[in-house]
Amino acid sequence: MARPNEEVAAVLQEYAGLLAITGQDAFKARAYEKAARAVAGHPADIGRLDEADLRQIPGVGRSIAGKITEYLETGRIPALEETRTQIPPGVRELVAVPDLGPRKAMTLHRELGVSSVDELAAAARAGRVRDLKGFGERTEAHILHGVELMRQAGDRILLDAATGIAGEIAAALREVPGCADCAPAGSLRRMKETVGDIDILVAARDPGPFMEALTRLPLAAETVVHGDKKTSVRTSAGLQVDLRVLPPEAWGSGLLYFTGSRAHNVRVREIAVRHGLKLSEYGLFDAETGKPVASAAREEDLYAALGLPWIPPAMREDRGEIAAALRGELPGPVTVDDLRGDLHTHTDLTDGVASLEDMAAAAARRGYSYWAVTDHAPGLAMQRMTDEKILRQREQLRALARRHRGMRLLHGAELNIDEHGGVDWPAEFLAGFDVCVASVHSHFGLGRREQTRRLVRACENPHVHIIGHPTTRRIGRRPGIDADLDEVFAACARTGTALEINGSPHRLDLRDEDILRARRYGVRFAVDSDAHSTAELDQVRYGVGTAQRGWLTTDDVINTWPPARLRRFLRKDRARAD
DNA sequence: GCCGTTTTCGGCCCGACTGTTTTCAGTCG
Repeated sequence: MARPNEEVAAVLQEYAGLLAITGQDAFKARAYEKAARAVAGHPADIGRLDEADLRQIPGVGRSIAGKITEYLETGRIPALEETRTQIPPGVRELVAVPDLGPRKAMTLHRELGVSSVDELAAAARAGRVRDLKGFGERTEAHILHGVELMRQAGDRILLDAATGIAGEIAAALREVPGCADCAPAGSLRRMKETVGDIDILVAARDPGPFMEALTRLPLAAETVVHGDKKTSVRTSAGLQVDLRVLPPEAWGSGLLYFTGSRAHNVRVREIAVRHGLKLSEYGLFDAETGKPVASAAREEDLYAALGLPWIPPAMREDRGEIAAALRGELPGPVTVDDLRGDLHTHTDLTDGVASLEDMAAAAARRGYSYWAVTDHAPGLAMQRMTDEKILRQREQLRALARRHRGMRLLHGAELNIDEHGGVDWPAEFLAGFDVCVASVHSHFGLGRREQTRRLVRACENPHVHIIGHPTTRRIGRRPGIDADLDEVFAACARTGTALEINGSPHRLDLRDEDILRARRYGVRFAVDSDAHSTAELDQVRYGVGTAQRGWLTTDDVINTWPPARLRRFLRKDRARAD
């Protein structure tokens, strides 16, 4: 059973959203939001905490602790259910449209009866939105554009959500007697940034019990297909889950086939055809006789039978991986185990939910050789950072270092790149940090030349080591800024500035195609979690998946390097001597 | 609704930007 923290956080978040829409005390809504974040990021399983323990979580007081207990015991919160009856479910979805907040969503519902994103799009297209008080033609156009953005992400879900659901299903299916193996395949296994449906593969003699088990899972709201070879269900959120069961001797060929991508499979099958063979999900066969020519139990053996090394799933996109493999030049991509540290994390000094001590301890538990805390700099006004606060944190960190002999504690900051490419602090002050990440958090609408210029200038700053989430896109919410990335890549290579691969599943920035391009310039990368809680340190797995999709090796990724080599890189001017 | 080496009441996450306004509401990071 998964930790209930996420489920409770979602319920609190929903309540916060409803309170905001109903126009109640904004501070109350914010209090629930804060509690939701704290619960999601709380290291302990809240299902094991009593009310007094719950109140120890920052942001959780008497009222919220009571509601959490109520929910854990009965699965319900009457106050929430009461509020739900006032707002149709579709209205809450409206705030997912960029530029639409709770107030406008409520106005649209009250004045036009809009209660879903589809109805909103229809009203905007019909020109009925522009006449509302506080709205206008431009707002109407923004709304349509926002809906379009959401549609582009389509019904696809983010990698972390897909990973969670697939993990839950796989765990349940592994409990079914006769299960020899079970794993997610498809775009999830390839670590694509979003996942359209979930493919699960099982190795077993008798498919029946697995098909049955899938349809009986609590999250299976509806059965779409129920057969011997394949069963599909849909979750209440509309996500389709496909289950295939194959005999154990076809596990490898099944995994290969259902992992895809389709384009990669076509290429592999072409090679088989050239060898007079036929590759399917059931194995590798002689095209003439139909006799199996290789063991199909493992992917490795099938690739080998075709003269290929095993190709990591994240690289199976028909982007030249097969040609590279045939030449013996396929890079061995970076793995989570290769990471020796994390260079972008936050604490509760700014918008994180865990203390410096807890974050350091969690990083140490991951076995890191080094770890950087990089809280927000003063330019992001809402975080209220000051020189005094960051210097006090530095002292705390230095003191804490005595408790972490095996892990080097680096003091850093996440600077804000202003519209001209400047950052928050002057050089003398920046020189006091061990590592500086610089990120864009404002002025998303500048023109291409200005955006390029500010990023290049940030690279040229000798105290900026890493450009954080370089395009600043939010998947399904906001496109990246319009900059000439090639010029930025060249500047990074020239100045010895690393580009971040931000592991937050909402960002995954840089994205895979841009990484492939950037590495040709000789750019180095940092795969970071951007964790705002101890649990989020694990987000590096999605960053690593993205790095693999960009063919990066340990040599490309600075936080796989031993401390001495990293230290040389952080002395920026001498980085190219490496 | 939460929280307290300035407070058990009165603060809380501030400032910029956008579009719709004619002084400001709403949204975002």
